[in-house]
Amino acid sequence: MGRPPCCDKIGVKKGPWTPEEDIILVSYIQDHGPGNWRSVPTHTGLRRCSKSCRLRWTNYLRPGIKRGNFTQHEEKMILHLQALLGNRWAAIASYLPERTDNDIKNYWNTHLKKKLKKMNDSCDSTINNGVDSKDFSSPNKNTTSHQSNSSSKGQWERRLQTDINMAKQALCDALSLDKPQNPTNFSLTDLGYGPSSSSSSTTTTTTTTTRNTNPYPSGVYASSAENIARLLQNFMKDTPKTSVPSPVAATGMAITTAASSPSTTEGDGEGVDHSLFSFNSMDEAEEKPKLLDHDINGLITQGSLSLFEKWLFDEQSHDLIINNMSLEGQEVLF
DNA sequence: AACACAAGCAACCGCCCGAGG
DNA sequence: GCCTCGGGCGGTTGCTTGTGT
Repeated sequence: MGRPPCCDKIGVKKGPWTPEEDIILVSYIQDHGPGNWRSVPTHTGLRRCSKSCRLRWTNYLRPGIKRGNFTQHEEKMILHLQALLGNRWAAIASYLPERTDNDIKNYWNTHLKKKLKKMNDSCDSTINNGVDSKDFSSPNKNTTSHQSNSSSKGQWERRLQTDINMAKQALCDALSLDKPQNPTNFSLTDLGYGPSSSSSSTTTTTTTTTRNTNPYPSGVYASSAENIARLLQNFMKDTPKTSVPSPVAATGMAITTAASSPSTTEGDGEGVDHSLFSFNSMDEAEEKPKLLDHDINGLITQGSLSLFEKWLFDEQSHDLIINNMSLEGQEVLF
């Protein structure tokens, strides 16, 4: 007895989005900001389900999305967070602000799962003491499904809990000494939209600056230059011969920086100069805190994540946890 | 060169949850 | 308290692209 579909299926277009549709959607969101997706199809004339619009935005058009290969550090992060949070891809994605949950999910399913399975197989062959084969496809049902048995699971959980508690304590201490910035007082400059957009540190520190729920000041979305440029390039690629009437001009979208986007081809977003295109903060603002586990949430709601993040991002912590995740004594994956 | 198969990824589907009436 | 609705999430599908034969 499911709910009725979010929109009338009749006349709703499905399948891949066209560049024209992308531009319409981006233009609309530029003016109105994301949200109220229900109204997007009616206001834009897009024959798309509201969900489809939202997904297209969050997974592809949203500013600050990095595409292309995952770095080893990102892989580690995913492995670590997946072990910690299970298949809560949105929560995991909140710690990789340049990646979407869909990307991470796909990457997990296509790459990391295989790696883990391979690792598991080799482990089985070396240990070979009756360890059950693990189901890596549904770790969420048992968040610690990577554990070989209950004892190592318990050990791992205890150590993890200890680490969290230590981080919490340290954070509380730090907060009691140093008054954190008022999180509601961010300016656009703080978020990387201001004129002095030299905030090259957005990639690694955004989670601390995005706890506020920024209501998307108008004009911000015009700066989604990278993605807009990408779709425009695809658009031009798709229609290379004809002189395309500029849909950008038609929609009044100001993307003057798009042409200067240093890397606009599909898949090489890693070369993007994020000092020029630092949009991550805004996007995170809408998706961060509620997704996290209680302990993590506790840290977040206290207004700072720096210590926790330091712990989270710390390579040694990764190795420690991954080591403990893995069967005892097993080599770390990377 | 043509075909088959595998891998990668964008998009869809259905369920769940919180907000609001 | 119940119901409806919008939005979010994870799982899955199916198309596209790459690779091997």
